[in-house]
Amino acid sequence: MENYQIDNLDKQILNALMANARTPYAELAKRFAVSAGTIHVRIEKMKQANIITGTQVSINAKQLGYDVCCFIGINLNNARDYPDTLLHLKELEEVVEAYYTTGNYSIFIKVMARSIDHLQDVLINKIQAIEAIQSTETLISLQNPISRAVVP
Amino acid sequence: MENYQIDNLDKQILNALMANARTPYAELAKRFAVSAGTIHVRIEKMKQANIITGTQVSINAKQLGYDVCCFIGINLNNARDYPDTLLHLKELEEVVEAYYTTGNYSIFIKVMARSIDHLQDVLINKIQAIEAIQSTETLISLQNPISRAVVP
DNA sequence: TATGAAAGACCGCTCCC
DNA sequence: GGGAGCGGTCTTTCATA
Repeated sequence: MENYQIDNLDKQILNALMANARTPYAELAKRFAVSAGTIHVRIEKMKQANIITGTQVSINAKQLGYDVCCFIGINLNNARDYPDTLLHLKELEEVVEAYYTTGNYSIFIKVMARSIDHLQDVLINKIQAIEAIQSTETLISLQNPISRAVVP
Repeated sequence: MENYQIDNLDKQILNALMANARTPYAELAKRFAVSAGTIHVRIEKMKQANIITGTQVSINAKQLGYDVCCFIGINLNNARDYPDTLLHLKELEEVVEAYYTTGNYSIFIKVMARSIDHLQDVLINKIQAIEAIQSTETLISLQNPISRAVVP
């Protein structure tokens, strides 16, 4: 369940599945010159080892009307307000990622919004409305030129 | 190919597929009280409309030995160095995301590393070695309590 | 035009080698 | 790790409203 040292074949399978989770086993088998049964065993092992945690469709947020992507660094009045602030942030569907960080900010979040107006509304009326938040800094993303997973 | 206004059923399908891209059509059909054919038609349309762009497995970076996640804000000597710097960053497999941003930093990147030592090596010997980079600020993520997609 | 039902092809799972 | 058969799923087609 815990540890499994992956080998080269596993890496190749992972890379293929990260590009397309529905690649047929037979195709993977052909591509890597092994049998489909082997592919199945390897994938099953990686699922057991919690390396593969699931599958998901990639969706294009822009096509759904979410044009604006930004990061917001949050400073709290007190570090102990963290759990409570997190609960508030979780309720905001525009907040898609949150990180508890060392450095300039206490919490660092990624926000997706439909427009600059929408972002402004979220920032002022929802995020900055949270009492524990002392100040915020916004970084608007104009472009996302790199987006990939770790290479095993 | 371009625009397609999604309805409530599409949203439900999307949400289900974001949790599990391999959910059988028959199960979606049962869950949403329509036929499997309808599910198929809707998914096909969303693919055509470029809303669904693909499928991918979710992998657990920690199980692959990548324990450290951090964000690095980069300041450039000159804004015009951006394209060149990006090319350098692309070559570093530890750099998994990059954003061109307005605000405090020119470029904002997400880095995955195997350890603090590894991160230090990447930061000093690879990132700060890029000539166009003037200064960097590192935010180490201790926790990632929210990670989800936009809700359509 | 979109839905619903059925048939065929394909894929993944399991067993045995 | 490789190969074959079974069961299930996806895709396609056609009829219908």
